[in-house]
Amino acid sequence: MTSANKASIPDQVTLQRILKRGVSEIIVESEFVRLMHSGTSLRLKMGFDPSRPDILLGHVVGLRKLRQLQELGHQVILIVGDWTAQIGDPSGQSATRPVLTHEEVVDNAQSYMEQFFKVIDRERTQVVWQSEWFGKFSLADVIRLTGRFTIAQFLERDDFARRFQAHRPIAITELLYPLLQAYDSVAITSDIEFGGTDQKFNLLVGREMQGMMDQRPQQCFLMPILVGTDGSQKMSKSLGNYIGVDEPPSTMFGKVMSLPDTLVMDYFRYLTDVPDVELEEISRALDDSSVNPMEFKKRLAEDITAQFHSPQEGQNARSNFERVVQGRQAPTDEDQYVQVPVIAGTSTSDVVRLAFPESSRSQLKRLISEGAVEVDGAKITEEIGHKPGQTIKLGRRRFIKTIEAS
RNA sequence: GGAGGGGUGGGUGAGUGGCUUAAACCACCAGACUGUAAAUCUGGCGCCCGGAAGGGCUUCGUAGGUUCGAAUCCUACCCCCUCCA
Repeated sequence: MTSANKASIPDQVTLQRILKRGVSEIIVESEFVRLMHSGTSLRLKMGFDPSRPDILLGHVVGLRKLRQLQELGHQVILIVGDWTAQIGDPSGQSATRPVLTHEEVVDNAQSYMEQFFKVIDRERTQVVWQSEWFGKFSLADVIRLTGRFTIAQFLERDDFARRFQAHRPIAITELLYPLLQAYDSVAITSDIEFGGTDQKFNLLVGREMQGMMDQRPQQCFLMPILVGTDGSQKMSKSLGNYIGVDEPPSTMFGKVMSLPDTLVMDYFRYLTDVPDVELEEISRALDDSSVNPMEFKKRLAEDITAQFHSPQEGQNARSNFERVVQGRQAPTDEDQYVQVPVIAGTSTSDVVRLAFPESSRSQLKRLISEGAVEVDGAKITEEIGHKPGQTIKLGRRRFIKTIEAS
């Protein structure tokens, strides 16, 4: 491993930004700083679980960190967790997961990477699969791995401790998860591993295991947990409080706007490059209510949308929001509409069902009686017959355009 | 091997024969307000027929059964968890 790769040494300002902004804890910080000054290219470990291929803003907090370090010349090693995916992350509630076929894993990895490289520099990334080393593992290897750790050590982890005390189940395989993840660090000779604060235990096991295998223990870079759009829980897909990197601009923008005002600062800090001085100004303005928080949220929403799409689309999303949500006008953007072919007289419920197959007629009736359905700008009070060329508005943000049936 | 607890709507979780399409809370949807998809307030929140009034069907792990009537009782089965050893 005498990689001749060099990395540049960050100046004081850059270093501070790396150390402080969007970081919860660095173990060991002094060691990390020393490595930064060494001028060698470091191996940054990042793993992902191919059973969850979507990248959410919560993950982006860490990815941005990786990116910053890449800019200095460090190397990202992305691990496809095709083995650990079968176990399930213990920090989740349920232990069991459907086992994915190899094909599904490949597909998921593919779609993960498409999103991954929206933030990460592809040129300075190496992709490896867990099966490259675990595929060769024998039972003897597994026993050797497990033999080095004790239950007591694992009960240190607060997730396990809590469940144990509450007499709630802990699957044996869950205990294996941190071990496999830790061995990954050995397999790729990781210098630094990244994860949310809820990953702390797993990352520390990695450190420890590397030490046991006579490697230099990795440094652990812990990111704060991003609270989701509900304003109270960790952003996650299953809770539905997420914003995905892959979502269309208007959705992304809108979801940011739906954040509780209290979360705005966190998002600015963790997910944008808005300079610290400006952040302070924003924070102050929010505190003394001198500016409508909406204004900052729009800026945030545009910034984020621009990052994952383009500055132009960020702007479009903003004007779309102002027009559609604030102005209650029909959107100008064609792809905000679901197109439905009709013949003269097609009923409202048929049209809606074609546009949104999961909706029911009962739902539509409720919407109508709530005054939430408009046809060409006029509220309707009962179902009507439609013809091509009409615009139907369902609630605040669903639009249908009827077209000629071919 | 022994003892015990439990499976209810998207989630948490109440309900132990009719008042139950099933409390409450969360999430979600809509309306009002605020020129925020924030907050707040109000309402809604199984499906189908009907313009409406109303009607029908379906739902509490699965399958049967008892009963005029069952999420609630009985039987069998499946699944989950805890404790002791």
